[in-house]
Amino acid sequence: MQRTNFGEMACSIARTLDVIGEPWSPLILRDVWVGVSRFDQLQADLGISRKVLTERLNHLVDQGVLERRPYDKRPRYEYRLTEKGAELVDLLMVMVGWGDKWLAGEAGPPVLYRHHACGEISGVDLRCAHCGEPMHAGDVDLLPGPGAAV
Amino acid sequence: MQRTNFGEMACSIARTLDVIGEPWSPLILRDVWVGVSRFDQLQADLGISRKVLTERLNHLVDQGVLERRPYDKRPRYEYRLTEKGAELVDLLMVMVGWGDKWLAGEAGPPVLYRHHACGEISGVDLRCAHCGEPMHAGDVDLLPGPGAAV
DNA sequence: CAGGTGGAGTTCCGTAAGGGAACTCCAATC
DNA sequence: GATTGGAGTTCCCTTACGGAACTCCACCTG
Repeated sequence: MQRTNFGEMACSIARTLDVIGEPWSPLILRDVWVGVSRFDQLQADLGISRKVLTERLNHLVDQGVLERRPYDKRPRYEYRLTEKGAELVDLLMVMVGWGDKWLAGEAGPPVLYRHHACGEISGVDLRCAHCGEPMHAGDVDLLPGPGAAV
Repeated sequence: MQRTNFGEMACSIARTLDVIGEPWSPLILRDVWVGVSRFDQLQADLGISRKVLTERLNHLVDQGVLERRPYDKRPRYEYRLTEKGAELVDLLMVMVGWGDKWLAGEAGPPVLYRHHACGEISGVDLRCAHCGEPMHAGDVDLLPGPGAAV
């Protein structure tokens, strides 16, 4: 498919897609997040082909999102989220929020989130890191930044 | 590639990926968000093949994320975000936040966001919709919801 | 009014990526 | 010495992407 290389674009969305934009990658992160962390477990849980799973795991490890660590004296490995990877879970939680709202239908959300701080079933909300007010699509102006393309 | 159908899975992440998980789709949404909204503009800006752009636009329209509307008496069309689509921009903003932090490097972020409410250059922050405290990967417990698979 | 223009796709071919099943490798255990 | 089980590899087949050329059609333009 000689797929276009998003990593070279001067766009943080494209660069992020270069790390986790390939098919299955976000689902692999989800599984590792919730504790499905070994090759055969991932393969069985996702129904992904073993070949593609190998490629994705290698790429995620190369990108520093997952780490591969032995869990036995035998050559057995599991995958863990790095700090870089754990922060991608924010992205997953926002996806969940959108999917729950727009796609869950009658049945309601498949998974609920209980927030440690307040103990309530809740979801994420996007706020301005500076003033704490809501921050959504229409609430910002875009300006060229220091890393903008010429 | 007979790609696996994510839409059938009992997971809001997989379902969301079914809508915007294909290659290019998030970048198309980004472009439409910032005002690049016509076929040839999108094709030129992204460098995407026209065939794939057609497929992606049709899918996004089918999913109710974009709408295709004429802008001339001639058969000329542009694509706009629906409300459903505009809420996906939250996802893009979180991607930008992660990419800016982990991938922008020396040059710094390509784009800056000025928040209307406070006028400051800022970014998004994830908060609990219930109590307003930060909500990240380690701050939640997962529980089965009403739409959980049997 | 014949010919040109420009937007919006379609069509076609070559290549690369995903699916899936079978196969390999290797340390422990029976 | 044979078996098991985790962790990948290899191979073939099919589908999807990239890219360029082609079509269609409502207007301009002379």
